[in-house]
Formats: sequence, C-alpha cells, structure tokens
Amino acid sequence: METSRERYRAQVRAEIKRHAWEQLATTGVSALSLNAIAKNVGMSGPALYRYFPSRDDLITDLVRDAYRSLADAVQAAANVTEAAYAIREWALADPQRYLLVYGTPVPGYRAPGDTTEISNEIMAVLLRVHAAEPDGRPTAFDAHLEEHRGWAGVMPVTAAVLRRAVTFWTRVHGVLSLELAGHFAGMGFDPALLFAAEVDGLLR
Amino acid sequence: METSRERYRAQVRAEIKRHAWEQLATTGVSALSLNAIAKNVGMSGPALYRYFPSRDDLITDLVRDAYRSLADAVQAAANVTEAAYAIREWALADPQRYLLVYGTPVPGYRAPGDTTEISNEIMAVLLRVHAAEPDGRPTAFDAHLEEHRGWAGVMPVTAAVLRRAVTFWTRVHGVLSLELAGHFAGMGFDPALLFAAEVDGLLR
DNA sequence: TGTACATCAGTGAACGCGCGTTCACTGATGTAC
DNA sequence: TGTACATCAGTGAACGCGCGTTCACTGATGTAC
Repeated sequence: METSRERYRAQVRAEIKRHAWEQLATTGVSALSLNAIAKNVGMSGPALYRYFPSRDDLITDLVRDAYRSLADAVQAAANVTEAAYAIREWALADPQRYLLVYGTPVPGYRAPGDTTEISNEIMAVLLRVHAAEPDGRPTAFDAHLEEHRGWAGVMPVTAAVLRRAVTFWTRVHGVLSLELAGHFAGMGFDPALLFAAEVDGLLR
Repeated sequence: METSRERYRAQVRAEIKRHAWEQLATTGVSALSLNAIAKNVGMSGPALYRYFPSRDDLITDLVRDAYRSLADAVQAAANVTEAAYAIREWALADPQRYLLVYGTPVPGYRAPGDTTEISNEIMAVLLRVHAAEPDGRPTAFDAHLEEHRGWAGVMPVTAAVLRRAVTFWTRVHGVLSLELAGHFAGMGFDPALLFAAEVDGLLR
C-alpha cells in the first residue's frame, strides 16, 4: 500500500530528475550541479539530500533511466532498419542522454551494476533482429566471437549474428556520435542520408 | 633571430603542455586544472599566465596539437588499411587525446578556427587513400554528396570516394570510441580483431 | 668592461565564485490511543 | 473526534575546498650607452 507521503516523495524525485535532465541537456554531465537543480526545482540545495544521498547517486539514477528508456525505445523493433531508426530517434530527441550512456566516460564515475542487465536487454534486441537477416560474408572475427559469446547469454544465435550485431552497434554509434558531437556541421551534407546509407550497408 | 629568452619561453610552454597532457590522460578535459598543472610543473598558479592567457587558450593549444599530431600520424599512409591502423595506434597511444578531438564536446568550449585546416588535411589523406580503391556499391548518398562536396576542397575525386572516406571515418570512429570508452570491456572479445574485420569490410 | 635602465619571469596574497555536503532546527503531516 | 507523539520535508548557516584570475611586488636577465 502506498502512503501519500510515498506518493509525494516519488513525485518530487521525478521532478528533480526532470530538472536534472533539463540541465544535462544544456551543460553536459560534468557540469551537472545539485545546487542549480535544487534552485530550479524551487528548493534549497540541502533539501535534495532527502531524495538522493549524493550527486553520484543522482547521476546513477539518470544513467539507469537513460538505459531503460533506450531499451524500451528499441524493444518494439521488428527488424534491423527499425532498430537503427529507433536508436537514432532516441538519440536525436536528447543528445546528452545518448552521450551520457555512450559518450566519453566521466572520469571518476563508475556505472551502476544493474545497467549491465539493461544493456544485455538492448543487445538481445539487436541479436533478435539480426538473426532474421542473412549472415553476409563470414570474417575471421566470427571464429573469435564464437569463443567469446558469453555476453549473448543463452540466445541460440550463430557467431555471424553476434558479429553483425556488434557491427550494427559500432556503425550506428559511429555516425550518431559524430553527428551529435557536431563534427559534420561544417560539411554541409545531411547526416540523415549518411545514416540511411550506413543502415542500408548493414543489410547486405 | 631567437633570443635566449624566447628559447626559454618555448621550453617552459612545452613543459606546461607536457604536464597538461599528463593530467588530461588521467582526469579528462573537463577536470583539467591550471593550478594542478602549475604545481606539477613546479611553479605557482599565476605564473602560468605568463605563458597562456587563460585556461581556454591552453586547451585550444592542446586541441590544435592533437589535431596536428593526428594529421602527422596519418600522413604517411599509403592505403586505406595503413590509414586505419595509423589512426588506431594514435588513438590507443593516448585515449584522452583522441577523445579531446572526437569525443563528447566540452559544453562551453569552441574549437579554434584553424583546426578546420588541419581537419581538412586529415580528410585529404582519407580521400587520397580511397581514390586508389574501387568504389563499391553506389548509394543514394553519393548523389547528395556530389551537391555538398565543398569540404573536399579542390581534390578531383568522385562522389563515391567522398562517400567512402566519410564511411571510413564513421566506422573507424565507431569501433575506436566504444573501445576507448570501455564499452567492450565486459564482453571478452578482442577489439583489435573487431577493428580488423571492420577495416576489411571497408575494402569490399 | 662597467654602469643605468628596461624587460620580464615568477611569487604570495587576495577576490569572488560555486561546488558537494553536514548540521541543528522549524513546522507540517501522519499515526496511535 | 480529539489529543500526544513521532516522523519527516525543507530551511539557513556553515565548512572546507578548489577553481580561474588579478594585482602589486621582487629579483633576475637582457639591452643600450
């Protein structure tokens, strides 16, 4: 049974996070300030400690939520293309959220343990959509992956599927991270078309 | 004519940068501290201002040097494979240096204008090594690039070469940035083999 | 070669700032009889 | 339904810290006659 105090706590926690995401979107994680968030929420800095034991715990929560949100966004994908665009849309909707998960790691910060599970969940989707596609040219890397398939859990997929899932990940991330970091800005072309071409290449 | 004072200044500037790189390697750019660098160099904080007008100017210098160093590293590449491995070795030699250039951008910081020139220099190498290889399957993106080829300067290359150079960039970056950020750490496979497979794929 | 002056590297003190976090306290809200 | 007590959200003051940067000053180094 949920008491009204618990309901209130959950609401305030959510509002704190909402403002944390807002600040994150403009400043990046390394400049995320508890006091600034508290001020925006409308309470004093110390009051935040009723809801999060420390700055790191807040960030941990944000990282977990980001992972969770990505897993939910990609879950419904029926094939490789849908998975790719689900990720792209999720990334463009909030670039800093994407970078929080896949960007340059924060120096002293260590990701919470249970993100591994959510990360596996995302990987499971990638394996599922790739299992439905042809394997493409086998590589020497396939054999190596066969010996290191622990991360795939118990999913009964071929080594070629493992390879193609990893390749999907690195290629999608390659385009997205450079785009989000603004490295294509001066070049004039449309990153969406580059992305489309790259996704197309994944299906051959 | 170089006076001894000028020689001394250049030496101290170089030593400051050396210590800056050292600190950067362990803390990342957002935590780079002038006072900490000064202490390591063996002088007081304010003394640094004889050599760099501000923290941003120091970072600008580091960014420029990083770009320059990458351009030098890749310059000698005779083909696509050599270019890829030159970049990889340069990145692994100092991950934070790679991330300073291609990682998550520092929130308030704006890159110096002349990095564009060096960046073009690097791109020119990529275009050169790709011009010597077959074009692969044409994509819809090729036509789009034909209309946005300003970034290639006056180099007389086909749109397919532009597309393959950009693809090279995003794929190499995709593997390297995830590797450097430690995202493959829990998966057990050897990133070098993944990289090799990806480079191989670029030649087909 | 020696002296007078200008240049400039480096110092210590200080400024203002914002950070995360702790603490004692107030006042409102919920619980037990 | 009313009262006594416990719980807990939120406050303001404070701590210690490190940051980038400015400033007045000292002392060494180079330059000009």
